[in-house]
Amino acid sequence: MNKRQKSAQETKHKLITAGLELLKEKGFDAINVEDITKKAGVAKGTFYIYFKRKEDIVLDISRVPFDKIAEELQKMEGLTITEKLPHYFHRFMECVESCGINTCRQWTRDVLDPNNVPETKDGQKWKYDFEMLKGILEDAVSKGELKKDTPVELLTHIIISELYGMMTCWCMSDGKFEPLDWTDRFCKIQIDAIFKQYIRR
Amino acid sequence: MNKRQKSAQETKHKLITAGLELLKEKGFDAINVEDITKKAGVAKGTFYIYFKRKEDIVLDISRVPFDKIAEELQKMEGLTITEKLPHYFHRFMECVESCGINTCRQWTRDVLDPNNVPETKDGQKWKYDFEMLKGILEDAVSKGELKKDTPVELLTHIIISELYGMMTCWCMSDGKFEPLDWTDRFCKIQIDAIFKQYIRR
DNA sequence: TAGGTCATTGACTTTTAGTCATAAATATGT
DNA sequence: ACATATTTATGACTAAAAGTCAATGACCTA
Repeated sequence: MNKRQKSAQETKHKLITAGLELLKEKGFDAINVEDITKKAGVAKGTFYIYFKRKEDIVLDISRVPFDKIAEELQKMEGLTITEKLPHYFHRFMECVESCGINTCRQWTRDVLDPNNVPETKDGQKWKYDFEMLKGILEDAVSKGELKKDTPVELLTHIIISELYGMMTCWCMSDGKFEPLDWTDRFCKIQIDAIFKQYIRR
Repeated sequence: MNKRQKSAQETKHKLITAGLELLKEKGFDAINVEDITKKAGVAKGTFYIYFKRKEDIVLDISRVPFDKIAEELQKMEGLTITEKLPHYFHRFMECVESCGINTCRQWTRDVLDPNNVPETKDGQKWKYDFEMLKGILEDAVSKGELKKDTPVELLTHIIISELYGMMTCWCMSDGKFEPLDWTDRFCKIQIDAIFKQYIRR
């Protein structure tokens, strides 16, 4: 990597860091592009070199932690599906908590609308999550852990729905309850239920 | 009601109708206040007599159908909690579908942030939904249908989480799947699971 | 070292949310 | 019936912020 590429990478990183801090602090609607660039120590125009629109930075802000846990999930060996998922849910909500409520609000807003997201492969993040989870389920089917007739697509949708439901619910309540305690109790009730009838014993 | 009040009501109604049509068609970010007022046949300033901010109209657009089903739920007599809720979920998703995906997107966005909502009692809509659902559960406990040690608050949060999760998931997928079919299958799996351990047999 | 490339800049344009003085219509009191 | 108060409606205006772009200079390559 030459000096230029390195400097470009640094600039983008400065913008993401500044963006995350401000997002946590004030929420997306309360900050403007100039706030971010000032905090990052660059000019306003620079922002638009790295992000097509103001909203696009949110994706980059949240991508790192969420990608990490997706990777973790895929690497978990020797665990059953009903062991893997509560762990994933827990880690997901850890990310949610560490990104802060305002970041999650904006993230959910972006995720709600596939058209409202840049056309890069990163923009398809939730589809990636979907495919990743679907893969985990298909894997469980092929290992014989789940029955052959398991409706994989449906269950994946349900799991995605549970994840975003938890996050939305936490945001709605303005972060009033402990997300991790709650998630764990939630999982205890839900995960087994989802898979109960499809597990081969 | 005198002539003035009647005309004011009509004007507000015209704005809500125009707003709903445009919201369904294009989505919240793609329309501006002048689009709405033009379609309603009034001046731009008129909008701000009835709504403090652009976002506030979404609440009024969705309030009518959702209030109706909340009322229905409270009136259902002689049904158990595990019969009432699937019906409510189904009706909820019917509303979601009839309001259109773009309206739901914006509605979810508003609901995500309690601070981003007018200070009227209507603004507390989701809290109202929460209290209403909680009441239904408490009722089931007092009738002896659910055990005395049922964690009512937790279950209410889970139900709210399921509702918004379903809606979010549907919006994310850009309305690709049939929300009603899906909801019914979803309910079949989830509702019994949620209550299973708390039901007195 | 020359000529091309690319990251950076910040003044500028454009868009749109939200305001407010003014006017018109309606209600109320005498 | 008239005068005065109140409410609804208007649209030109202001303010704020998103997004653009021609100019600049640092860096790369041959």
